[in-house]
Amino acid sequence: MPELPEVETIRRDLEPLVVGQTVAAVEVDPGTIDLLTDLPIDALRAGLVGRRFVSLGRRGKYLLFGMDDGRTFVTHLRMTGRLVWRKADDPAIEYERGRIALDGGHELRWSDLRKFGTWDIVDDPAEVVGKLGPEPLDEEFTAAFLRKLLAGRTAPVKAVLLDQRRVAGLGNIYVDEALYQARIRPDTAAGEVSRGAVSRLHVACREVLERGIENRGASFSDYVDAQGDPGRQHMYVQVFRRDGKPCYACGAEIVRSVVGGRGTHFCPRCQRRPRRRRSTTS
DNA sequence: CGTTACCTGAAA
DNA sequence: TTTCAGGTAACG
Repeated sequence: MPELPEVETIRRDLEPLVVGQTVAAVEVDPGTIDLLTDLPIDALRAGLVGRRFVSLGRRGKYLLFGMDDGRTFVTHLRMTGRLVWRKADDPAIEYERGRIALDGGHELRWSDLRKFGTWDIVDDPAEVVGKLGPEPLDEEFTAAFLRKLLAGRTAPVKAVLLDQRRVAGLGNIYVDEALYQARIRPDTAAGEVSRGAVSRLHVACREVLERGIENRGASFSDYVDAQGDPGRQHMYVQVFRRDGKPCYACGAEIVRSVVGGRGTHFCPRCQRRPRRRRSTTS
C-alpha cells in the first residue's frame, strides 16, 4: 500500500527514535516467518540482536536500517505492511506479525494483513535496491530523463511510471494523481505523450509526491504512520477511487478502468489522449 | 508485453 | 458470491 510519501513519512518519524538504539530481541509469528523473509529465524536474530541502528534511509518504497556492523536491515511494506513504534508493554497492534525490541524499552511492531511484506539483511543495500530507477524527487529525475524513459514505448504511460526499475517510488495512487494533474490519459502509449505533456508530467510527479509527504501520506485503508496514525492526503486526491464522482475541475464523472493490470481513475474530459498524428507515409 | 499468483480480508 | 485491494515476482 505505501508509496514513496508514506514510506518517507515513516522514515522521518522513526529516524530519531531508532538511530542509536540497540536490538534486544526479535519475535516473528511462525505463520508469517517464511513469507516475510528467506532467512531462518535464527539467522534473522543473529543478524539483528545486539546490533545498533546507525541510520535510517529510504530508497523507492524500501526502508534501509543501517547497522553498526556495516550491514543493512531492509524492509518493504508491500500492500498492507505497517511499522509502528510502541512501548514494550503496549498491546499488540492489529494483524501484528513481528516485533523488534530495542534497549530503550520500545519496540518496532510489524503488522501485515496480507503477509506480502519483506525483511532482509544484506551486506550491501544494492543487493536489494540496485535495480531501482532514480528517485523522482532527486535532481537526476529531469524532464529530459522522463522524456527518454517514455520515448518509443508502446506500453501505457501509467505502466511505465509504475515500473520501479524506471523510476522508484510512484504507486497506484500517485500515478493516477500525477496523470490527472498533467491532463494525460493513463492508457496513452508512453511514446505518444507529447513533449509538452511530458513536461507537465515531470512537474506533476514531483508535486503530487511532495504534497503527499506534506500531508503525511494517504490512508485509504491500511496505511498508518510510525505512531499508528493515518495521513491526510486521501482527503485531497482528485481522482483516485473517486469514480462516479464529479471532476473538481470540469464536473464530468470520474471513470474507473484497468490499465497495466491496475485499477485506474481519470477524468475523461480533462485527460485527453494526444491527437493521432496524421500519418503521411503508409 | 499482459496476466497470474502470493494472502487475507472488506465491501459490493 | 464476487470483486477489489497503496506491490512485486514469476509466468507464457
